[in-house]
Amino acid sequence: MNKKNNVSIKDVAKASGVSITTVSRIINNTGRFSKVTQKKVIQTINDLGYEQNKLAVSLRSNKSNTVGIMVPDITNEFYSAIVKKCEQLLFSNGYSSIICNTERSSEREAAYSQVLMEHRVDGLIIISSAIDDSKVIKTTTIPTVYIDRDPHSHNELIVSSDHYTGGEIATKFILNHQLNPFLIMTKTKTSSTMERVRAFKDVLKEHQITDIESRILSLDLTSDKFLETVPSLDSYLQKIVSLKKPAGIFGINDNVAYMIIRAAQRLNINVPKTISVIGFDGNSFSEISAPKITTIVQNTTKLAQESCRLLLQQMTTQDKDVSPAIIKVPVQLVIKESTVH
Amino acid sequence: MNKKNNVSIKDVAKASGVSITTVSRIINNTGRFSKVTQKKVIQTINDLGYEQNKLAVSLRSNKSNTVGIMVPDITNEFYSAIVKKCEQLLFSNGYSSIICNTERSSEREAAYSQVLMEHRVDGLIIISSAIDDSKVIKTTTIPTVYIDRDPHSHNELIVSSDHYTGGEIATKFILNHQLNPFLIMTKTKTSSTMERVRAFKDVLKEHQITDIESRILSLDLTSDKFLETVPSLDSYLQKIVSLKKPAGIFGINDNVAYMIIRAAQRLNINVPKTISVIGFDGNSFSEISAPKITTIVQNTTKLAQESCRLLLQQMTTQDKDVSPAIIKVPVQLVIKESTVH
DNA sequence: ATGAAAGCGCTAACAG
DNA sequence: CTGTTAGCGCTTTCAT
Repeated sequence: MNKKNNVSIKDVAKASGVSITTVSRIINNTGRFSKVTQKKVIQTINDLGYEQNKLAVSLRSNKSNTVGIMVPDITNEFYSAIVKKCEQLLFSNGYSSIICNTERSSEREAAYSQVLMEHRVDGLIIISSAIDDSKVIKTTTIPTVYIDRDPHSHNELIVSSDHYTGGEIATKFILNHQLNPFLIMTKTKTSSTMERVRAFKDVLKEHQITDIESRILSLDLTSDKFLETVPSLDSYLQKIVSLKKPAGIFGINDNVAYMIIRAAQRLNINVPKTISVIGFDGNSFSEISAPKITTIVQNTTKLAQESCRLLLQQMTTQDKDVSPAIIKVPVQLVIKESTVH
Repeated sequence: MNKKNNVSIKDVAKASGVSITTVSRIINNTGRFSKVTQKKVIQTINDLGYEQNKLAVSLRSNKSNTVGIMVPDITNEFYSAIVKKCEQLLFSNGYSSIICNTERSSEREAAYSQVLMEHRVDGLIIISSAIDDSKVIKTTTIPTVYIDRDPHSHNELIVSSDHYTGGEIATKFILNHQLNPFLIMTKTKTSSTMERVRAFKDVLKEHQITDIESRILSLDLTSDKFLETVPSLDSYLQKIVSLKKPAGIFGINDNVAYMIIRAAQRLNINVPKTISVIGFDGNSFSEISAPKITTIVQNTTKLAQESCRLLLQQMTTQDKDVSPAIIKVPVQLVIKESTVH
């Protein structure tokens, strides 16, 4: 029972009384065989339960039909949605995916990187790497696409949501509704969130608003505690309410937006009448929350599609006419219940 | 750039003036070489940037150091938690994981199964398969562990939470608090939920409660709509409230429990004063909800650990002293805010 | 302590 | 239309 199916092409050849080559041709349908031998061989393949050994094919062809996907945390809804879609797309193109959960640790990334190279993966999708000037990955020269990577490095293929435009949309929404604009963010600075913040500031500047820094609250949270009460948040909200002007708070992501709403409810502040809240991401928090959260939705499907398209293109092109690029995937404002209408 | 690292053991041998065999021995540290040659060879390995080709090793040794993980939906929190942990454990034991998102479709399972066999995976973890009397998997004879599989099949290794005991605990909790017991479930009958229901019924019987069937509401939901208003739920809750006795509702899982709480809030029914709600799973719904949901928590870490332990054991044992078994992983009642104290 | 050679399963010239 | 042969990169006898 504990044994692998070890029928080889040789066995098939012998059993059907033809040469190995002929069997190979029939398996790969590369022509140069007669209908009758084909039938005969296919018959014995079924009889013997032969299964092609991709390991041997890969070794011979120097192509593993395997890609590595590095992801910080697969239990994170945003990442898992991307991974799922990528895996799907790659599979339908004949590739199997090796998933690597890096936890944003450089050591783990390095270890995985090593293993993936040894397995001779044909390509790599790296989601939101911890590595900046990564020697680890840099030395490898296989086709690679980054998702949500800080583009300070040069000739790479990077796919990410258009965080800046998303930030603009959110901020303009607030301003267009005559709301007093605020931004609440977390201390962890990833390139994606910083883009959103930059947009917020830019739009405010355009509207001649000067006290920008005082309109930004930066929360110190670890991912575990984001649901807990944060005193600084409470007092900040109370300050905002005391201004007696309906406020529009841009939560840097849906989790933060959710937190703001919960805090407001605790403090008996009406959402959306007294404060409107707008999030970013479009994850299940925006859906689960009561009221549901108006948010800037990232298109995970599109992110995956673009990434896979670029990767497949690279993997199938021997010549290097695949020039480095940064692809911005559009985001979308979805209005729900947490903002004034 | 688009080329793989193609330094082979042969190149290393040539460059360091020894035989291939010696290099192999040094790489695998199988002895029979001198300190000096070792040093020399390791030096050239580094110089040339040699990386062992696992494809060739696998072909030669008939062992791929790769396992397949079949999962219905990786964006599902419960599954992704298990997958993450499994991947971790397997990686630290030298195995790479190929993730297969089956969507519970038999066709996809079959397709994946085929590919995994071709890749000569050393083992398989199958989470909650769609397949019952699967020929697909059955024909394969590689080490396999099932998670949450209906155990109507015989000589298999199955790991699952102790759903029955969990159901008992929940129901007894309700009864012990003198609450009027009800169960709200979904129409989709998986073996795990049916165990919970069975426990509910058994405990009620033990307590001489006769009108059991009328105490069970079966909701017809697809996964997309579970957050929507369900009229039948509303009227059922109102009926329960009209009985003027504090009720204890066992939601078949946290999503259902969450739905119940939302519905209650809509109907101005106090949770937990008028109705207590207890869920099952321990996913983020139980944490996000206000009030937080008292629930029976499944131990995903343990589920993963047991599965990997069994799989690794099978993979490393040539002799078949690994007898089929059904491992029940204990669940735990975690009391939060949705039940009377 | 080291090496030559066979072979894992397969594909691809090349030769009929 | 079919077969012979070499070789992908590696491990493993079997010699020396």
